[in-house]
Amino acid sequence: MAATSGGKTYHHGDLRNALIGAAVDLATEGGPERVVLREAARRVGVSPTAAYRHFAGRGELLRTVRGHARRRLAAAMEGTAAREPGADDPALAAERRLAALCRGYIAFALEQPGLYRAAFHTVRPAPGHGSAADLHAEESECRAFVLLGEALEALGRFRTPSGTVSRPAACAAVWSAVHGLSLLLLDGPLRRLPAPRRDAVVDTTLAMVVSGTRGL
Amino acid sequence: MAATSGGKTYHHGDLRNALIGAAVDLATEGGPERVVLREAARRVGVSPTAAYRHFAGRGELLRTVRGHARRRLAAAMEGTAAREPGADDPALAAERRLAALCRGYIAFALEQPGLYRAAFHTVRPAPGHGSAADLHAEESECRAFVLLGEALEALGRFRTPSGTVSRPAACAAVWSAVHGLSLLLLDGPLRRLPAPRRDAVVDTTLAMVVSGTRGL
DNA sequence: GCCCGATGTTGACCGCATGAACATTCCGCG
DNA sequence: CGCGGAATGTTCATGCGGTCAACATCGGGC
Repeated sequence: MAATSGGKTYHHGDLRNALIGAAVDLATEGGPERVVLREAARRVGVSPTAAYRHFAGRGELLRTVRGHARRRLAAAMEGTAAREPGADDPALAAERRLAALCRGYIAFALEQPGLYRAAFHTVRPAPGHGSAADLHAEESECRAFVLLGEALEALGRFRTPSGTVSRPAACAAVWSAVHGLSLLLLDGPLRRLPAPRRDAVVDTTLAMVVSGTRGL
Repeated sequence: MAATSGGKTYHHGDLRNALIGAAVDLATEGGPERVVLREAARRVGVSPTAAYRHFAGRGELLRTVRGHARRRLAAAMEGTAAREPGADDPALAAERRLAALCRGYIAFALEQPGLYRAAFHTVRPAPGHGSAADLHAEESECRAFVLLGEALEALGRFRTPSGTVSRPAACAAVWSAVHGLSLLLLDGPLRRLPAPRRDAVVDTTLAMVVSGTRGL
């Protein structure tokens, strides 16, 4: 029986994906805290514990949603960067691309606050569970980071009075700025900032990043 | 009866503060999610619902803890800045103070992850409750922000190719960087970074901030 | 000295995560 | 084709947490 057919069947046929979809919706609506097994099951029309046939528990569902959210974020960044006009000077083009990626990042956070929060929500396993290595591998999957890294690479200039700055470190610095800004605007004390001021803050932060990156 | 006397009495005498203390401990141990009314009551040796005589609910307790955490954060920043040697050049001194405040900020986040997370945890009221104005007033109380602002003021230079950058916006930019970095290192994908690399990332970010601020 | 209000306590209800035991269905093997 | 085990759902039960209402106790002002 196909999930697409209307008839109710004992076996859903695509429960896993249906649950993921519902969970993503929940995250979109209210962030990771709102991702609740029972509610997802309810929306899919299945009993509360059915999810355990497909996920180890709420944590795993949440991690799946997180992966989804991270992919959406990266896609948003690339979309914004793709719409950015190029430049003759390759250095200028690289700088523009970096700024565009950052703008895309922040725009995604502001437009999809729930998903954005889910993208970086840390799922704490009950103490004593889960192999650190497994988690680590999965953790690293964050294309947003890679995109920023590539843009910085293209920029290719990392000097400092005291020696050389590694590109990953520079990448982390840039990421820190956009991530922090996003959270402050979303959840933090800069929430409720009227839109024009908010844009000014974004512009200033981006200016700091670009200028600061120039100086590294 | 004093809270200090050993005898058990029906009335605690200082329940509110005792609960706050327990809640702060909980936040210190496991962040805002771990701040649980029942557990706080348990630790204080009181029935689960006693807290409702002093707090509207978990949300209010959490907000109280948040205020406490924010104060601790600001104190840590000031402490670090106070230990920073001055400089003859006032501009240099100002720059150093700014960097020191940022370092203090990040150090606090790394040393007190639970409290730090609690300091910026957003308590979502059930939809339809709470006057926005009240919350707003309380929201703004974040001395960390003020400290950064003052340091920037002392720096006193905000120019950009396209005009003038407001000091609050610059402040937000700096804050974004340190806040984002703290979260990435604490909870985010940069968790588990070995200490030396972590320090490198912190240094790089601070360099970006200082250099970037210079360029504003 | 008594009474009211502040402060705690009990008991109850609801939602959630999760595990165990049971039911239904699907599918490959004979 | 038919059957039996593996998948996949369901029901039942436990435990935790937030919160409300009704009841108990204490403390201080009259």
